[in-house]
Amino acid sequence: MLRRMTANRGYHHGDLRRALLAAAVEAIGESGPAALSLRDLARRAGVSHAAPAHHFGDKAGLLTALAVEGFDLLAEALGRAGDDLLEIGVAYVRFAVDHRAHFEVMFAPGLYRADDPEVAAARARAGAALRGGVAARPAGPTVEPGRDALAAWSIVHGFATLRLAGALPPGSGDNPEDGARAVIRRLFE
Amino acid sequence: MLRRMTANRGYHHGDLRRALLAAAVEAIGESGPAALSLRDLARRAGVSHAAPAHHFGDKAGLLTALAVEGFDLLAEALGRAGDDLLEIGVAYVRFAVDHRAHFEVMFAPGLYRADDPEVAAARARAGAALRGGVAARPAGPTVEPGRDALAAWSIVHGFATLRLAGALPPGSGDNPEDGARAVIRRLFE
DNA sequence: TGTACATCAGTGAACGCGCGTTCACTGATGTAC
DNA sequence: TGTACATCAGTGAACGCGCGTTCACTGATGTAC
Repeated sequence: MLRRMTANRGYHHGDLRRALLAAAVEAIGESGPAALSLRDLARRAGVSHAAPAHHFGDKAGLLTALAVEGFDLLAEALGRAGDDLLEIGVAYVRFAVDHRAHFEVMFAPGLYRADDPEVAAARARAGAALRGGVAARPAGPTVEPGRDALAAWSIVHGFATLRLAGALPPGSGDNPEDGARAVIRRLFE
Repeated sequence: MLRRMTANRGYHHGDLRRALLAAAVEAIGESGPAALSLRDLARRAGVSHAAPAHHFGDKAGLLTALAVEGFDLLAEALGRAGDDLLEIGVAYVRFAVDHRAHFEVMFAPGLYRADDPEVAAARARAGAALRGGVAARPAGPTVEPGRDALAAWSIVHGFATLRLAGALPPGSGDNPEDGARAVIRRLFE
């Protein structure tokens, strides 16, 4: 398997599927998910323009695969943050900044097959990781888990989205983690 | 002027600029801002395909005009909500839902000329309306206007964005105003 | 009040481009015997 | 160990389409006199 991935300069690419997903991340970083074209990805991967259809069928198929990958990466990142809701929120924002292409695709459901079962499963894993942090908080008189989870999700998602859009006032967005920490603390102090 | 807008079935359209912006709102509602084409707008407005360039030059020009209109509409909507931060937040979410096309364009700065002076001015008006609500709150020991404004903006922007993406759990998104109200209350109680 | 003229908005034909899709093909790989 | 064959990944030429852009044009409007 490893030999197939390194010695891949023949007629067969070796791991074209992965190469195309990586090319898509690159292309989306430059022009956004909507401007993606399969021919451009083929060019980036050094492969004939008809090759991508072999693996993904069409653009929605490729973006669906990217969304699955994204939700899995997010679930993993949130899981690594442990049980501390503050750290989970910071991890969410960090994910959005570090995996901008995935993040943009994940929340543009018109561009991929959002009802795909693999997508639904990966999304559920990420959702569970987020809700887990809320459930782990010390209970108090005003705690309502559903609303608290939605408030936490909204505030980190909004902060991340505004930052990606370049809409944050200068200064507050320099270090996204510090900004996120301050804003999330405001929600839970 | 009113005559020009009603009796417009001649060679000259009468108010093509406005008609094109309205067509753009319609088209964006169907396929998103990135998929917009000037030829499609011309078709919708019943005009030759080269006409839009006369008014906006190119797609970025048209989206810039739409962003200006959007920030102005937002400033107006927030202004109407008065000094109550809760109501301002609800108005923000309502604006995003009711003017989805404008909202999507406004926060996709790669698609238009975000540094255009008219855009900057309109954006500043909307920002002032939002910050005004934070400043009007009763002062307390933990109040930091800058951070509080950013937290408030993040939470309403995130809630609105998640709702537009269809990402909210079923039930919580049925009535966006109620959902927004609950989440914002959580931030300020 | 009427005429001449400048200005402006919109036309329609033409162009080149990048795209997705199709299809017969060929080279590489793995498996059966 | 060697050979035959099936399967699969990627090729490259061809197609039709919608797009943005250009440009000489024409119809409508407003203004000067």
